Formats: sequence, C-alpha cells, structure tokens
Amino acid sequence: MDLSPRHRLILKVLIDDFVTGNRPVGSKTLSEKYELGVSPATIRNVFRDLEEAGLINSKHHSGGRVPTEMGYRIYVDNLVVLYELTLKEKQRIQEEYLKNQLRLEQILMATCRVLSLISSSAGVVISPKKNFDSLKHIELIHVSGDEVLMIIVTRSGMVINRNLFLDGNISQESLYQISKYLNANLKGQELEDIHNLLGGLKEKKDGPEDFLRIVSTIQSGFEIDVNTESDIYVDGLQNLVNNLKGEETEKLESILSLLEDKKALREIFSKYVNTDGVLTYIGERDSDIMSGMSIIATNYKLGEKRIGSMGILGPQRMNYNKALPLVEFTSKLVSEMITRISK
Amino acid sequence: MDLSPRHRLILKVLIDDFVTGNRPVGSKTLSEKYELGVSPATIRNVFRDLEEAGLINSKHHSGGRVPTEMGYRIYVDNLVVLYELTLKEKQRIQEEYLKNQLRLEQILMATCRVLSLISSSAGVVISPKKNFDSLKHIELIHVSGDEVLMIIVTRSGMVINRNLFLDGNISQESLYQISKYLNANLKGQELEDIHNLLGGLKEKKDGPEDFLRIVSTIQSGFEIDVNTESDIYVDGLQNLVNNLKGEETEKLESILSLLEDKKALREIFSKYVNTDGVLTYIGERDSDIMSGMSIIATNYKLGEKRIGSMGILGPQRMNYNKALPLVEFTSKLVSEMITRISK
DNA sequence: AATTAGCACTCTAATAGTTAGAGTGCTAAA
DNA sequence: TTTAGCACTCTAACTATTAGAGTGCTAATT
Repeated sequence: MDLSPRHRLILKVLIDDFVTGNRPVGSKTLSEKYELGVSPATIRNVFRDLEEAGLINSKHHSGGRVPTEMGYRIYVDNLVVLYELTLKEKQRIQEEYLKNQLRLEQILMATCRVLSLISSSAGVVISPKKNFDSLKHIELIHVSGDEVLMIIVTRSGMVINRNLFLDGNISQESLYQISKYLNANLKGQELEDIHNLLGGLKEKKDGPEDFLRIVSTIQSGFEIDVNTESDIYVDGLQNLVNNLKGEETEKLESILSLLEDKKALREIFSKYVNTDGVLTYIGERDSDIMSGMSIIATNYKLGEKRIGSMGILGPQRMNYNKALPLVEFTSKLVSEMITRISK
Repeated sequence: MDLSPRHRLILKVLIDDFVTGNRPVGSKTLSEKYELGVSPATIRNVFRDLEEAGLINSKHHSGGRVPTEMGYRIYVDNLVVLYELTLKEKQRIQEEYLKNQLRLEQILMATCRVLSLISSSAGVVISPKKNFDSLKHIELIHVSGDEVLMIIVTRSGMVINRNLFLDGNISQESLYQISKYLNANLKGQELEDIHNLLGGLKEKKDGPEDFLRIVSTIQSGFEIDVNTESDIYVDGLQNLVNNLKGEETEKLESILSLLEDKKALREIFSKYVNTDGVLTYIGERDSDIMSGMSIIATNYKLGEKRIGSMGILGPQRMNYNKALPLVEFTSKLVSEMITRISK
C-alpha cells in the first residue's frame, strides 16, 4: 500500500484538522479550509482509497471521516510536521524546574507536571531503575535484636532502605566493620552487579568472618524487583476530564482506571527505558487496555546510561505535532539535570 | 429552629431517597414509597417549613426538593441511621490488608484502597505526622566531603533520610561516635522534643566535643515541616467518574483538581489528626473549594497517640449512613495494625 | 486518464411543538 | 390539624421538520 503524495497530503490535513477540531472531517470543509488545489470531488476519491486502505473511517453515511489507529500510525511515522517549541515555552518549562530544589524526586515530579501542563494530557514519569544505578555508599544499622537496617545511597541520589532479619544477634560494632568493608570493595559498582558479586564472595568464602556470616542476607537486600520498586508519578488528570468533555465517560473511566493501576502503568512504561528516541504507541481497538488511547514516551539518562522513562498518556486524538517535541525536549532537560546533580 | 419529629422524619427519608436515587424528591413519591402515614398534602406543608428553614431547596417550580448543605448537616448530625457493616464486608476489608506484607506504607495504601472500594468515592490517607513520632534509631553516614546522610528510624516504622551539609569535613569515625551518643541519649523521645532538646544542649554546650561542633546541623535535620513532609495516598478516582456520570463535568473537574493538589489536600486532611471521632465536613456553596463535596474523615493512632488522618472525599450526595461506619471501622483496624507492627 | 461539476440522496444536529407525569400552592372541607 | 381537590407549572420524552454537511455516482471537462 503505497500512497501518492496527494493521498499523504490529504491524510495529513485530515488528521491535523480532526485533532484540533474534534469533528469528523468532510471533503468540502477540507477543500475550503486548506488550499489543497483540488476539488471536493477529488478529495472524495482520495477518501475512498484511504478508506479501502484502512486509514480512515466513517461512523455513518455522510458523517465525515475520522482516522483509524493505522491512520494515526502512518501520520505519526511519516506525515506529522513537528512543531518547534518557542523560546517562551522552553523558558516556561525551565522555570517549572526552578521552583523547587534539585533533589531527584523533585525533578521527577516537576517533569511530570511539565508534561501534563503543556500537553493537556496526563504526564507519567517512572523513577530510575534501581538495579542499574551504582553504589555511592552503604551502611548497616543495628535496629533491635536480629533486625538490621541496610541503607544504600546511589549515584543518582536515591536512598534505599532495607529491613533485614538475621539468624542471630550481631553487634553494631561488627556492622560498622562490615559496612566499611563493603564500601571499600563495592563503591561505584552497579547494584545488580553487586548482587552477583556477593554471590561470588559467598561461594569462595572471600572476606572477613563477620561479613561471611551474614553475606546471604546482605545479598538478598540487593535483589531489586523492577516491577514493584520504582516510584511512579502521574499528573494532569484534570486535563483528561477537560479534554474528553462531552465524549463518552467510559473512555475517561478506563483511562483513569489505568492511571490508578500503578502496577500496570509501570509495566507499560518500563518498556520505554531501553528504546531509542521518542516512541508513540497507539492503542489497538478492542484488543487492548490501551484501546482509544495513545502514549508518547521516551527514556531519560544519567550520563550515557538510560535509567528511567517518562511520557504522556492521553486520548488517541491528541496534538502529536506538539506532544512529540515536548517529550523530546523535556527528556533531554531531565537527563541533564540528573546527570548534573549526581556528580 | 426546632423541628418536630415529623419534620425530622420527612427530612430524613427525603435525604435517604435523594442520596440513593439522585433525583429531586416530590411529596407524592415520598408518600408512596415510604409508609409515612401522612398524605402528600401534609408532606408539602412540611416541605414548606423545611424550605423556609433553609434545609431543602427546589431548582424549578414543581421540580421536587433537594437537600441543602444545611440539610445534610442536620441529617448527618442528628438523623442518619448508621448502617452496620456486615460480617462479610468486614472480612473483605481485612482480606484487603492480608494481600500485602505489613509494612507501614503498605498498610496505608491498603487502607486507601479499602476506603475507595467500599465507599465508591475517593479514599485519602495521610501518612503519620513525623514530629510526634518517636526515635527508634539514628545514624550519621559520611557520604562525601562535607556531606552527611542522617537516617532516622521511628517507632512507627518510618525511615527519614536527611542530607546535611557541614561547615568542614568530618570523619566517619567521629560520626559513629556521635551516632552512638545520640542513640544513647535520645532514643524513645519524640522528634519534636528532640529538636528542642538539641537546642538546649547547644546552649549549655553539653556533650562530646565532636557532637557540639555539628549540633546545629543535626538539629536542623529534626525540623519537620508538616505541610510538605507527609506522604498522601489517594485512590478511587474512577469511582468519582462513575458516580458523577451524567452530571456537570465541572464538578468532577474541580474534585480531581483538588485531589491532584497534594498540598491543599494535605492541609485539609491535617485538621483531622487532632480531632475526636469521625467528622463530616460538608462543603459550602460557592465560598469554598469544597463546594459541592463532602469529606468524612478521622484519625488513626499508634497506641493512644493520634498520628495521622484518613477518610473519603466525594460528592455531597453520598451514602453517609454507610460511609461513616466504614471510616470508623477502618480507622480502628489501621490503628491496631500500626500499633502491632511498631512494638 | 485524471479531474471536476452536477445531482440525488442520506444523515446529524438543531429547532419547535406536543404530551404525559410529577410536582406545586392554595382553598375549603373533614 | 390534616387532607381532598383543583388549577397550574415544569421537565423530560417524543415527534416532526429543516438546514447543513457529507456522500457516491455519472457525465462533462481538461
């Protein structure tokens, strides 16, 4: 299915128009509103082809045309002309960051806020994957009896707390010694590698006696479940209400229910951590919890390492031409900031 | 304005009916649906009195009556007959808690979930006020140069991290000594008291030399801003959409925007930490961000000490007779669980 | 061969008119 | 004090009508 330039042009303006106006688009309006240089009749012929190709749809006879998911797909991949963020908009984004201090958590929250504010959809940000973060400092603290609190400070600025339970008692003095040993040997390594490394030390019985006694427990503290241990930030739900005003409330309900289901949301957005560039996912009709919705997402980095993902989630009918550059610009900004604060 | 028993009865059934049916209620329906033993005409006379007293309203002539905020107020304070939770419902609530481990955070999340599930409104839970929690363990960790991480473990199971910046460098050895000293002297005290106590020690220059050198910084780590430092859990937004289906989307929008504004929400719910019993707030027309909404909230305790608040937030038209016992029962359960895990 | 004008037809959304049902206040009777 | 009766009102649901936009098809035009 290769489309002629005219077909592509008409598909493009149809989606441009539908996305801003939220009304099915007819041949006459199209020819009047845009200078296409062709008559409505020609547009109708093109419509017929596009309809046969499954790129547009019409609900009723004489009801105007609406893009299908496939239509959006082609639009996003080939046709959309990206909007360039104005200086003012860029400044507004940067100001939002300056409102708060520069702690990791606050950066992520501000990012989420920015995404929702400017896209008028929901912003979603997932906190860095902990297992690829690297160790900055570790400390073991004796809390009571056989209970030990393990504190891990990572390079990107996260603090992870673990409650560990030992087989028998241990003194705070021993724990200090063990902490010292761990810091000396593991600092700078990635948490996931540390988990493996500890396994090796356990096998080879390599290290101080006290340490070897509890190495299994410590190792378990480095097990990180990506699916439950990342925080997830969501903002801009009111935008969605505003955006879907007048349409069926069911769509709104299903989007909200997805956004409240942190586990599902995390699963969906995790995919974007390890991909290149800004991606657009367009929910498939029926077969999908994402039916009727779209996601525009990408990752953010610490230095050159991809550590988390972020994006916006909204109705399929959204301003892709603005949303795509927004996500791209913001992700770069976040990456820079995170890299800066974790030196 | 003292109401006769008949007036009270009629106000009660009117609200009962309106709350379940979501339709303005007329005299005829009321007399037919409930065995009031009086004719519609009499009910109309009562309506007139209630209307004069400002307890009910009618949008249009011959449009049926609807309770005003004051009507709800009186209903909740004097008339509502509380529903008694069935054994099954209580079990369902308890099961929701058993799904997860018993960490503080998970208990609060489950609470929030329960509140929303059963009330079909939004559940809101605020994490314990940190300043009245007491110290279980404190530890100072040297991170780099003049940067120190202070870890505070509290009795209720929270872990507080503070990044402190000292005037000059300090060794991890000194920090160990200081931690030891702090634990020996402050364990069991409330964080707020500790803040004052440290002030006293600073004045009197009482304590080891190393400690006195950084006591100001440590003290600042015990400053706790109630308005920004408590977590807030919200669940059940989809319920609201479902609940307000067909009504003006504006109300939905304003509720959502409030629920997304964590700061405002925290401020509102903080009030309930130090009050007795389950309270109902009914938003006042116009003058109030809570216009058109109601809150049913109470506190939860650690032992005998009130530490946090929880409740539901929904449209004014809600099932108070079920919501009130729900909040009460759940709060007791949470209090028990928190008390149990923090022994 | 591609494009377009013309035409008959269709569907929606907006408008107006009608009606049944529920509700109301008032007055006079019980 | 309560209620029956009555004339009146308002909403929501239904129908009819119509303007506007859109459609596919065919024949004329480029």
